[in-house]
Amino acid sequence: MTERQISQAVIRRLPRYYRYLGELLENGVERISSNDLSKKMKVTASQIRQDLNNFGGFGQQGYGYNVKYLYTEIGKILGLDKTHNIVIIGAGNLGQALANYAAFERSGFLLKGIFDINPTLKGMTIRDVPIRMMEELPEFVQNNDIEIAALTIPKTKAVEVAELLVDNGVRAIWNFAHTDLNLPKNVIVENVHLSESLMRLSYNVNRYNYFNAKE
Amino acid sequence: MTERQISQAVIRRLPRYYRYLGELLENGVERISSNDLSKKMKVTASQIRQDLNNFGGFGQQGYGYNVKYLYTEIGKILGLDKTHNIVIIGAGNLGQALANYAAFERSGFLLKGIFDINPTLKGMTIRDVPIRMMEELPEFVQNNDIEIAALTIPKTKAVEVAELLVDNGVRAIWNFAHTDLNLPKNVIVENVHLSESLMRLSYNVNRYNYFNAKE
DNA sequence: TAGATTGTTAATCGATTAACAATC
DNA sequence: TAGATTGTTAATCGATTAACAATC
Repeated sequence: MTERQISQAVIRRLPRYYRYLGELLENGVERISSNDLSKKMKVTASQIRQDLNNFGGFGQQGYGYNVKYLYTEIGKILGLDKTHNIVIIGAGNLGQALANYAAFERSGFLLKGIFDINPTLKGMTIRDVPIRMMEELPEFVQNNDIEIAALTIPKTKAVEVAELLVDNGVRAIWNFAHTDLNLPKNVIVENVHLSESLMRLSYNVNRYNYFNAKE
Repeated sequence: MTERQISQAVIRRLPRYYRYLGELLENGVERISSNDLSKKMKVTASQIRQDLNNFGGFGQQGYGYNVKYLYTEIGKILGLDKTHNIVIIGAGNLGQALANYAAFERSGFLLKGIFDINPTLKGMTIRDVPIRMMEELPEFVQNNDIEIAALTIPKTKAVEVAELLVDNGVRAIWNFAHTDLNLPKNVIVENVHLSESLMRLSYNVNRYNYFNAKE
């Protein structure tokens, strides 16, 4: 089938729909209309219907959407019905925090390995996953069907390590390093630049000041 | 002065400009044209000029932009020329990782306190900042001119704690909890929903599969 | 001065919202 | 059937890109 091109704006919103539907499900809500959901989520009902219809007609006129069905379908769209093997590169504070975050497993992201260059970490385990040395990385990635790598290492090494990962078959990089990775188009890069997030926050706190200071 | 309304799309890009300009500065580059910068950053030169001109005419015809000047100005726009007192609520893995991340201090974000409900953490320090109990929070926030709070606690408590923070004068919440905070409009909320980020990555890895499975 | 490059207006493109016919 | 609500088309809005006069 020829793939329709879904805009990244829509994809940004999908996990949030998924979260709200999950909560409705937990609360035993069986059906919901785009209008009711729009009030909860503070987006327009029109946007909800447009977004969902990119993927199919999940609702029913006069009824709305079945919460459980829609939740499941969005889960499938997001690939959460499958498992994804993941490694973490960099066992510093952030890498360890991610490794300890057990909730990812529930969504099908299975932590298979943690890697670092620091020999004092060798053999240490986090949630039963041992920290390995970087020398083992290429073979490990090849032999364990690793799809996703979380990159929590300093930017100086990030580009080089990302290329190594891709060369050994990793298809997606969850990039926490403060740098852009210029990888082939078929490799997915999802950036989490915490410092940039904090700067946006700072901008919004400060926005009046700058203009006022100019007068 | 009446504040011009700058779109969030522009603000999203500012920290990235700042990062590239910082690198140019480190490399001793003195001036750069929008065209050269556009090639490095993979955005259009037109967008760069439009974005910057929201804030002022920082360039010079026939010359381009002075790297150091532009870097400094964007820093001011982002509020990085001032210090911001910050507290972290939740001394779990992620909270500790953020606390240990010293690079924020260089951008003017000063960690003043870490709070948790777990009494076994009481008195522990991270980078000389003691972990305090939640009971002390209101008074501490009021007396220490705390502007920003990073919220790294489970979603069940997040809404309630966010309101407590705002009631005691916090102006911005860096929200890592997996929930939306519905706070007054004058409070800045910057969300970092890691699980949603990972789902977007997963979508992009999987995007072909869903459509193909339907045939 | 001639060349380069900005600042800014105009054109295009894409995303959001509104409207409503289809239909459960 | 009548009422509700979707799916989808059309209208609007906003963001991006192109073009070029202004000017260093």
